[in-house]
Amino acid sequence: MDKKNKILEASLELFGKKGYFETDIESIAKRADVGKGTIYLYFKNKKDLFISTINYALNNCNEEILKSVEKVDTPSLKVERYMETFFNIMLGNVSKIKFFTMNNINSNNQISDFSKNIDKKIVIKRFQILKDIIEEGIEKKEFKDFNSEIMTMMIVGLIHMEISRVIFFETQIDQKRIKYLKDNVIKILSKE
Amino acid sequence: MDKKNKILEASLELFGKKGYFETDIESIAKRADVGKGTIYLYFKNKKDLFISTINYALNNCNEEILKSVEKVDTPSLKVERYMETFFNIMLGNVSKIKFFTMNNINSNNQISDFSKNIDKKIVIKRFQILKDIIEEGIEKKEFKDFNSEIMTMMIVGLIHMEISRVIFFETQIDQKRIKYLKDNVIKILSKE
Amino acid sequence: MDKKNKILEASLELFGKKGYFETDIESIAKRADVGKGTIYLYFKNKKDLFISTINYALNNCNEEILKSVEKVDTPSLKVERYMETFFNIMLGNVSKIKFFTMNNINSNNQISDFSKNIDKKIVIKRFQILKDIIEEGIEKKEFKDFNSEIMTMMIVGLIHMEISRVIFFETQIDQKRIKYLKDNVIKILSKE
Amino acid sequence: MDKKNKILEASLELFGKKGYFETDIESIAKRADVGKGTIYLYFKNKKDLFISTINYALNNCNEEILKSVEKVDTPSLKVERYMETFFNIMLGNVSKIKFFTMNNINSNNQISDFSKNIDKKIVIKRFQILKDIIEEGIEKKEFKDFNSEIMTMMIVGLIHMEISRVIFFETQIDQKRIKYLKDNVIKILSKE
DNA sequence: CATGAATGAGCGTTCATTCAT
DNA sequence: GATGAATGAACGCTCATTCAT
Repeated sequence: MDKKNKILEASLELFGKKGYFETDIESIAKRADVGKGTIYLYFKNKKDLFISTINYALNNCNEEILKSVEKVDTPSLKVERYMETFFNIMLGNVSKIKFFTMNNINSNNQISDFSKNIDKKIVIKRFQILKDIIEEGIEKKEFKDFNSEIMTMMIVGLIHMEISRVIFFETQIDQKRIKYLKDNVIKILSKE
Repeated sequence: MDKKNKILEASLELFGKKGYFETDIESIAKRADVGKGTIYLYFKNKKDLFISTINYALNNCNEEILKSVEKVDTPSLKVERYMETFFNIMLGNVSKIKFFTMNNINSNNQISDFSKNIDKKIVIKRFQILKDIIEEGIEKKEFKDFNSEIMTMMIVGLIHMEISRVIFFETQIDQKRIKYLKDNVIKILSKE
Repeated sequence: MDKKNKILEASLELFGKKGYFETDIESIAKRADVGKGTIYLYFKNKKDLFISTINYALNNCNEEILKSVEKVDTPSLKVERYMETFFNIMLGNVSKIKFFTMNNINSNNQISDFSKNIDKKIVIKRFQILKDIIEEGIEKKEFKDFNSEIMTMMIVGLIHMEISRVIFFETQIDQKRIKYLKDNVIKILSKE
Repeated sequence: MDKKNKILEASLELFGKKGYFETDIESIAKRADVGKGTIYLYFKNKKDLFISTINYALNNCNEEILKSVEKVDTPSLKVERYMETFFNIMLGNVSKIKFFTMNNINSNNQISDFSKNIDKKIVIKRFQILKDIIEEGIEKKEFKDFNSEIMTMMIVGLIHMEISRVIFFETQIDQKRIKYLKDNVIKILSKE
């Protein structure tokens, strides 16, 4: 792995675990096993590194989700896979949780600064994947004819709420709970 | 207004606008028109002030929502009022937006520290208000028999997604958009 | 006891225990059971209070020593009483220790400021009491004909060294140790 | 001179002149001609710097005294050299005075904290040098058979008293005064 | 390319002092 | 006289960024 990627992986872990402001460059350098100055060879400054890290993480996640949903056929199964993969990425890699809630971004007066630099296409893509599935389900008469945009936002919103709940109440999210969430979403979506 | 409340209002505005780490005590003091030292007469330290501010904001919001939904009769209208009030609080007071997304809380490695001190009852209350409405609607056969917990999380999640969208894409949220969201939620909930 | 004396007693205890800079006006006010503002009715500022406290303490000490040495007849017994009383004041009132070592005074760039205001006569008096005793002993041929000024400084110096030793090494000073010190001083002073 | 030593020298001067609490890190940095942050590369915090400075100063002083007493032969001359060097270090370097009186240490409620960290061996060494000389003098029948521990404390105590006197009364200490003190001490010590 | 020693702006917090009651 | 709420100057320490090697 080249130095740039080592830095991104270290950033992902540390920004994810401790947030933007409580992560310092020195600890990223140490974790990535490079010199502090080296980071500034690949990234303009801390903010640039942060944004790059988010894009890197979101991209990885989208790819994983896409690969997962492609393995099944029906829209229902695809929705289940979408939710499942989303949760599992988080279960397996706590450090990534934060990036999917946009928390770090907002807790900053340079919202627009950050927003301008985060690749909007990647975020949109994450929604689009689910929206496409839902529209396919509606077309195939497998899902009720709900507004697909709204339904997408509600499902992604549900996932975010669940993550917030887990963090906030310090509970656990297990496979049983994931199944419970999936089943109810499918029930809401499905005709009959 | 006494000094303590002036400080809380200033904190609400600044923490809301700029987040925990980029808001400094001095600017809160200036905005509240009190001395920097005065803040420390009423709050133990910055974190204590932050947590107090969140509790203060969430409480205010819950009260406003409750008052609003009590004015109408049917569950459908109540859901609409809930969403509407939620959005309007934010439209009218951008500074409060952040607190409802828990963003500030998470962007910190002391998540549990903060979480422990935020009055969980207030957060739960916000969900409970909507859950009660939905269960009333189901009982009265006005709403479909969906899982009320999941449906609550999905609707609150939808609101959060919309707020994130507005912040992230720097768009506007107007009454037309709010109506669009409400109508679609009601359509999803309603029998027939 | 009037308020001024209550404040002086509280100051003596706290300045003695914690030193000038780590003692705050608020805690003195609390200990003296008066309002913080009240202190400023009787003393111009913190420094003035400190100096007044030192003078108060040194005066008390001189009086106690004088009373004690007057009770015995021979110079040897008087020297013993001087040393003994000095140590016992400290044993019985740890808080006073500091003032006799001038420590607090020196740890300040306003040495001269402080020095100018501490009643030099009181400090001189403390030495003079012992010097008079030694000169009496020499005159009465009880003591060797050493320089009385030097011998006085050496004995007071010995006491200070012992106090420093006790504080620094956190040991105890007991009656046996005091007897040991006295006996050796008398041996040094005495003819035969 | 490397940065660490430049910082120690600046600390020695400023802590010595103004005491622990009235010396601020910024002024040490300025005097040492380094950045404020640089100090924290070499010392954990202000207290650590202070303790390191004391140990540094005491060590230097011990070495200077040792070198000086070794140049002469008889115990009497060695005692004179000890006193002389002690005073001259202070005459030539006012800033060091304070450290030899332990003043700074005591003016703090964290006495034990500080005491624990100051190298006791260095302080003991300073006494031991003189005690060894006195015992040598006694053995060689040059000095009276006084208790060497007490005599050591009295002579070091005398030096401290003289220093305190100089600081307190803002007088001068000149070679004539030093000779006067030495002569009288030798007279007290000597047989015949 | 890579490093890490050096920097100094910036911030949370304390506390002596004031003054309206 | 007596009070204590209010103030803001001052200081220890952190950390993003630079630059000589």
